[in-house]
Amino acid sequence: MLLTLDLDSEVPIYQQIRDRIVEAIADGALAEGSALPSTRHLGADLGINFHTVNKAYDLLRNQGFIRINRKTGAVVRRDTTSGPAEDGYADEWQERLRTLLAEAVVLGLEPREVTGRCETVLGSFAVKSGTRP
Amino acid sequence: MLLTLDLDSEVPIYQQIRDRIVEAIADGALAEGSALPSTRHLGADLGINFHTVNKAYDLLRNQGFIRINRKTGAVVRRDTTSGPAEDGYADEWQERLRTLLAEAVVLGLEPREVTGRCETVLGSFAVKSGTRP
Amino acid sequence: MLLTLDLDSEVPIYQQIRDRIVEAIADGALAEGSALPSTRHLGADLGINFHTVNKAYDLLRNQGFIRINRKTGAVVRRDTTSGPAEDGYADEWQERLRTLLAEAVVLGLEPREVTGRCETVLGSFAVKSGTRP
Amino acid sequence: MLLTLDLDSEVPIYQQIRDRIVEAIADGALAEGSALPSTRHLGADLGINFHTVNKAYDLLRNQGFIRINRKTGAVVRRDTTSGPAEDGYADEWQERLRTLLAEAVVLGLEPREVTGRCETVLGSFAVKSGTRP
DNA sequence: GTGGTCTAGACCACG
DNA sequence: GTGGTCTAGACCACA
Repeated sequence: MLLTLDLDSEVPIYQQIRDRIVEAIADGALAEGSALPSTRHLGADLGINFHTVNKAYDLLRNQGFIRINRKTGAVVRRDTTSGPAEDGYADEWQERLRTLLAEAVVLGLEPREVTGRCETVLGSFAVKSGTRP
Repeated sequence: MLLTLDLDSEVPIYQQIRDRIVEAIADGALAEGSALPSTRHLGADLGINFHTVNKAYDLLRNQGFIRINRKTGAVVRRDTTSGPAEDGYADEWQERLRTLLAEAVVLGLEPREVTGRCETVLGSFAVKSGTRP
Repeated sequence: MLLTLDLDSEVPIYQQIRDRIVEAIADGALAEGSALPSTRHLGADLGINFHTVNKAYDLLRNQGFIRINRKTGAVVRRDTTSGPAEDGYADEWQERLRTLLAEAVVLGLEPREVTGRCETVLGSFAVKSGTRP
Repeated sequence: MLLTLDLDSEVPIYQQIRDRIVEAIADGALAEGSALPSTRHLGADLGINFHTVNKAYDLLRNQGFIRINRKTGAVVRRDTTSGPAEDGYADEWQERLRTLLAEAVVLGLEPREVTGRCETVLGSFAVKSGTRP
């Protein structure tokens, strides 16, 4: 199974699909050029309406993660080797990171534990080892 | 101004209020015991309905960040010095961190940049430096 | 009718709804997985605003009794077979019990009557008979 | 100190005062005829407004626990030896008991634990040992 | 069709 | 003056 969903989560299903696929790309399970299942197929697999899958794929396309083509279906467009981020993206992303880290330190996680967990997560990804040319 | 909102964001207003307050606690602008503005007052300041502020405060209370008292209003209950996190919290939190970091590395941020930004953010917080006694 | 309310009571309506639903779960009328009426529907049935029902459901969710799902609405999450209580819950609960029992014995109920009524109430619930495996 | 309050509780202060005094009567710390502190005195002791104490005493009088006299102040009117309850009281009380017990069994307390805790609490009260004539 | 968000205004409880 | 409750209605997100 490509994905596992929590239908009772307050996170919308389409968002969960998006999140799991982004994570699958990050950890190397889906490399650039990989084909994603068809929306109808994945919807059937997950027991949800294919329109919901459609919305997730739309979101992934708008965010630059995949390419959608009527003939070939959805294909991974970026992975961790695909080149640098767009201008301004990192700063916008850091704002969200700031919110997430703030919650953790206020609720009692030590800074060293926070950085440790960041490194653990990064280590689980299939990231390139050196700098890009 | 305590808070700045983006009324056009798809993030709900009450969630933005919650996020900004958590960040303010993390960076030391709001220490344990600090009083928050009254819901009606803050609502007026921000140009929004006080019920929306109420919902944000309710959320903060349910998540353990503040306590609410009829006489004194809302008061910060936790800050970065308030003690360790609840069991299981860190693991649940790491799942959300994983999603956020995955997005960054796929969209082209180098791992070293990711960890650098984590440390930058943590450094901006008023975190305790050593282990707690 | 699922619920009967006393609109003249000083107990808030949303609290009454919460109490009646918890009781319905306890006595087996609502088993784990049962669907609750939609907020708008129940509000119409009871002649109250759906926001009030919403607040009751929110409370039930925060206390772990139900889960709420956009598609399926509110569903019972715990019943008497769902497993042991959280650490510390029983002691906090006993404080409330103490207050209630104190009132009864001072106002003239015999201890044997108090225990008898406790057992009567427990007997009316659909409680598991032995220890859990 | 006669009472300990939790100023951050969502239970109103006047209600907490009422509850603690009822418990003190139940466990024998306050026997019938005992004088309660003056409202101003108790308010000063607790660091709260004496009007709040006044409201608690009013409630206790309306519920039959104390007698208030301009000259002698507030005096305990009932204790566990004062005779049987009013007609209908026990049934109304049982409704509240039912709500409280329902919560416990749904949240995972075993029936035997519930009855055990009831008996523990009753055992802590200074209750008469036999039947009344 | 479901719940979620936001606005708005009234009245009450608390201290 | 503070938060809490309840009502009311509009619009949106989700599935």
